[in-house]
Amino acid sequence: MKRTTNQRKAIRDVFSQTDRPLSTEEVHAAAQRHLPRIGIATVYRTLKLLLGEGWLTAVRLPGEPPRYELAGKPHHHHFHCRACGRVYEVPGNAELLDSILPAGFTLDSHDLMLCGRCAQCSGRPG
Amino acid sequence: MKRTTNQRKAIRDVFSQTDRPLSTEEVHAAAQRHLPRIGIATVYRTLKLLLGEGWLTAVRLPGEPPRYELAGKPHHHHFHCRACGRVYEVPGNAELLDSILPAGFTLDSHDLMLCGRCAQCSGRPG
DNA sequence: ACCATAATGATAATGAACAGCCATTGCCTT
DNA sequence: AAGGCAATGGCTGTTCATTATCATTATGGT
Repeated sequence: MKRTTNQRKAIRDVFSQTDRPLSTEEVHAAAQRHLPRIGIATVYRTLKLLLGEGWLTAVRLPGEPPRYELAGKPHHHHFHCRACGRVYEVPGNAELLDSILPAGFTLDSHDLMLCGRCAQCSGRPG
Repeated sequence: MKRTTNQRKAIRDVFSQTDRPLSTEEVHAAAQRHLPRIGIATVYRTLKLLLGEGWLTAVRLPGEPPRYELAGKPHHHHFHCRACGRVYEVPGNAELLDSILPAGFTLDSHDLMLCGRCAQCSGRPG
């Protein structure tokens, strides 16, 4: 039987109140602001749970642990800031890639990851 | 002093004779065809060396170890076959993303990863 | 050819992300 | 309100890619 706990509510709230994909650690830190004793194991378990019920989707990026965001959003791409490490959403045109696929290949999905500095970090040194 | 060994020559040959990014294991297997006693540690060391001198570039993909390819190739994207795990090159139109960047963001690089089944695996079950 | 030493290869050690364990907590049905 | 049991939290264990270690091999300047 699935139960509604304060920890799970807190983690759902974190995602409802943000507009960018969050890593496990970011979720943990954000949830701890409301539930200081929440453990990292619970965050891992709850993220897996929310993935399983299709409430979250994973945003996987190379060489880093996955981020998670609310499922069902309109098509968009992601921008990874190499200064602060945060991942942002950017609007996406989805029809760009139909023509470039070699013969015989079957396309399931695609992922466009942009890399640079976000507005907040563009003005800073480093 | 840097020495030219048979192992390093073999690894360079592997990349000169292929047209898709190779994982460490793929490089090891290919090099072993000519040098059966080559160790995986040497492959790791040599890949790092060739990266350092700019002869190779890394192709990083989410949740998997990086692939490597010859540096200096014309702009292209990558296709990851979810059946056989191989990564292929696909021709790239580079001007796809000029318009979609939010104000204040600085773009350093981008990476378009396509995911599906390659020509070889498209006909097979699974 | 000689030999200092760079490079190799087998294996142990590391590091990071995540899962398992288990005593304790607290949700929810009755 | 009470207790069965799902869920939690602190921890250890696992997994996997990669790196360190070290005795041995082999390259290249002399």
